[in-house]
Amino acid sequence: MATDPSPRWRRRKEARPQEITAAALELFAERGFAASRLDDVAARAGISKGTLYLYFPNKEELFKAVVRDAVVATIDEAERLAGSFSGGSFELLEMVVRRLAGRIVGTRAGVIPKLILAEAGNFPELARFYHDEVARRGFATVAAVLRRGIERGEFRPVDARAMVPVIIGPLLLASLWKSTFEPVAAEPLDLAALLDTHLDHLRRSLAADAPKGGPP
Amino acid sequence: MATDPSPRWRRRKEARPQEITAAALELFAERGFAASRLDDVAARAGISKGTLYLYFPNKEELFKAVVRDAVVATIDEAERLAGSFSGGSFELLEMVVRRLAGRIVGTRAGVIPKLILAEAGNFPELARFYHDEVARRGFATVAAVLRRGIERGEFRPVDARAMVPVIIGPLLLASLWKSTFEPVAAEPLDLAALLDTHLDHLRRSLAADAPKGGPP
Amino acid sequence: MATDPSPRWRRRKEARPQEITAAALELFAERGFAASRLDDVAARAGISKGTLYLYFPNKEELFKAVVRDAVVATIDEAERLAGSFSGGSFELLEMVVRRLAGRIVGTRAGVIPKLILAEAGNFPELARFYHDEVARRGFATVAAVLRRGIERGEFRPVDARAMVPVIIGPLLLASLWKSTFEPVAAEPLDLAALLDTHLDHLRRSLAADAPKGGPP
Amino acid sequence: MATDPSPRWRRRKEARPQEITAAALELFAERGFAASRLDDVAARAGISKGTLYLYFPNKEELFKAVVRDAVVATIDEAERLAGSFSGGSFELLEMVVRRLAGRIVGTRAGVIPKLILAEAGNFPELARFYHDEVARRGFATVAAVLRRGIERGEFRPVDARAMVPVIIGPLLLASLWKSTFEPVAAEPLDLAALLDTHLDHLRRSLAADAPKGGPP
DNA sequence: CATGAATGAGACTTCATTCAT
DNA sequence: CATGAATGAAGTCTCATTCAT
Repeated sequence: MATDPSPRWRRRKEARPQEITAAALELFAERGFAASRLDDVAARAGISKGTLYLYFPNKEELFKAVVRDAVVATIDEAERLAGSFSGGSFELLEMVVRRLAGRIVGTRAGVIPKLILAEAGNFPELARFYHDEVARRGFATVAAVLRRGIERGEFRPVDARAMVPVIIGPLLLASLWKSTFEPVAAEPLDLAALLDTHLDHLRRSLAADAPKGGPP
Repeated sequence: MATDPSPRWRRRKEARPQEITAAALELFAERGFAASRLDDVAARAGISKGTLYLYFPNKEELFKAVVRDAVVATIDEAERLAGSFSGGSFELLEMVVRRLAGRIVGTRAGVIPKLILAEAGNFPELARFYHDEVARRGFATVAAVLRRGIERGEFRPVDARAMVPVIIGPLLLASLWKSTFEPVAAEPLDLAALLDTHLDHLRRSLAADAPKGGPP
Repeated sequence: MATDPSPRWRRRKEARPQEITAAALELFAERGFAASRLDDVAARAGISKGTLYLYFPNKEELFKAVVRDAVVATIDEAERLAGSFSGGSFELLEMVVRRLAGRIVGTRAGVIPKLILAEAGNFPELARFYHDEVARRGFATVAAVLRRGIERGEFRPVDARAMVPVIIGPLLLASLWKSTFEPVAAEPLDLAALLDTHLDHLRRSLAADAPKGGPP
Repeated sequence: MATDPSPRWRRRKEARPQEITAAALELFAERGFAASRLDDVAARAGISKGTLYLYFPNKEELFKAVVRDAVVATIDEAERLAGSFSGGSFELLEMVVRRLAGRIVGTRAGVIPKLILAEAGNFPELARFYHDEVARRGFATVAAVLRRGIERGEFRPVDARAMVPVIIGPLLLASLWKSTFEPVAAEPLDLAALLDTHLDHLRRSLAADAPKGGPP
């Protein structure tokens, strides 16, 4: 510590990659991957174009780093949360859903799914990475919550695997709608009402004692 | 008749535009708009690069034509169907959902939403068109079905506007999952189970006499 | 006459080449040779693009035909006029100058010199043709008028060869100015005043008894 | 020092634009603007195609820069010269004419007028620029010289405005002739004789005491 | 470490020319 | 004769990547 001659510089150096991926994430969110020029990424990160290449070997690797940076923390946290919760299963489900909604809509990382969708065809390896590390783990986490509720008698027996997309789909739609249509003048989607409605819907349907809704 | 003596340009001028948009749709679906080269579109359509420009003034207009061709018929049909149905509201809702699922997953036009999402930032005008002519109309149609059910006493009172994304979201997720992850080796998503689960879930929750499932 | 089944068609056929060169001349005048598309030439001539090639083997030959059509008559006439005139030499000179001015400014063929200048580098053969058939013959005609005046004692002895550009230069400048700058809002050049001044200038200077003006 | 170890991009950024405009001027002079390929401009400037675009946003702007570079200095100098001269008006006029002739014929910038003429239809903005900054200012300068001579009693009263094209026209013709016809084998135009004849002609005609030329 | 000038492959687009009808 | 759909070479311009400083 005493011998370090320039501590500010050192910290700067280590912070660089994340400054760059943050800048890249902004641009990718606005224009998509292909239409984002590295010139602009560099400018937004406050560095020169050449410096980019000191940290990332090419545009594709930068893309992967952007995704990793934005996503890994979130999914780790979600798994930890679900694993350590000790309350009622519906409270747990609601917490997971609301937290996921908050991530998707409230943070810049919300555009990541959109980027993945858009570029999966061109970067299969990235699509696989995202599937394995994010999508599948996220789905598994929600499925685990459902199974926990069933085992504890809080939820009726339900096909957990098939139910997961039903739970996550509306959140995904909200995220995509917001980033796609709201910039072009569409009326905003009311996320709070959507969440309330979605959770109410789930509560009614999953309740262990819910009668089969059909006709008499 | 036995052997066509002049294969060169026997095809009528009128057929060409759709041959081209069909070829373009395939390519855009595989690689996205930006990464699709007009050379390849032309090759897949069986024409030369220059011929493209006899029918579409530039790449962007071709994109718009692809979207219009693939989408307009579908949405018209859905509106007609919903307007003329005379049976029970849940049967109508199920029909709409299953038909939408069939479109999204079973036909090539299923990638259109993905394309729109990916390029909305670069083509705001197209995003607006899709929002106005497809997304909003589709949402309105589903909302109308819900209101019909409520009015007829078949569904409990529900916030129709907020419920629509809950109904459509899972279908969108299924579509995106299939086109994004299945090509990279992910296990296939079981659409039939998803639909059954989704519809069962809706039936239970929407039933007019369903008790509020919450805790005591 | 009786046996000719379609006399209008026949006349049409023979008129075609000139209809085409006329249309081409208009376009070349507006945009220059390189920027004029054969599509537009055909459209302005009221024919299809393919038909152009029935009359001219390629764009360059069309260009040559345009020049020939527009120019040959004029130069023939000028030579005849100068050769057959029997009045005073200054009247002859004035007549030649005014007639040349009329051609250059008053008719569409006035842009020909400009076209030649612009494209000489790309079509040396055409430049040579124009030089041989138009420029040199025109210059020779004016020089002959000057020599006639000198021989008849009407003009002082003057280097006829060197004097010709002095006579023609102002007319050329007027022509180029009008076609170049007047379309972009420049104040119009007063051609009548220019001609009067130019001819007055020539009259004073060429007069056989004019004293040498300068100081010793 | 003996052998330069790094020939790659030693040249300073500041020198580049002029190296490029110089190369472009050469090519434009040879082939005209439309027929000059940027590849060739780059090659002649000793750089790559892409480097062009670091300095000029497109071909048209390069063209404008070529014109500005070649022309602005000249016209400034001419105005200064005419404004500060203190000798006889005819000497001043002769100096202006000879200097203009030297520019037009002796330097590469002599092709600029030809380029402007050729492309005015396609680049009206450039035509206006040249008109405002070069043609009109040049004409005004010559007119001022004439008015100076008239005011000082050295020239007869003459319509200065109408006289200017009479003075400049022959120089323009000489310039265009040389660049247009001499490369295609025409006999060279004798510029020295032309200038002597032109100036002698002007001296005789403008002299204050010159009698009105013709005999009764 | 950092820079930014330079590169060149490759994209979109134009248009003179051809040729089956 | 006339058409106009089709072609493909060639042009302008972009941008990820390199490398001398």
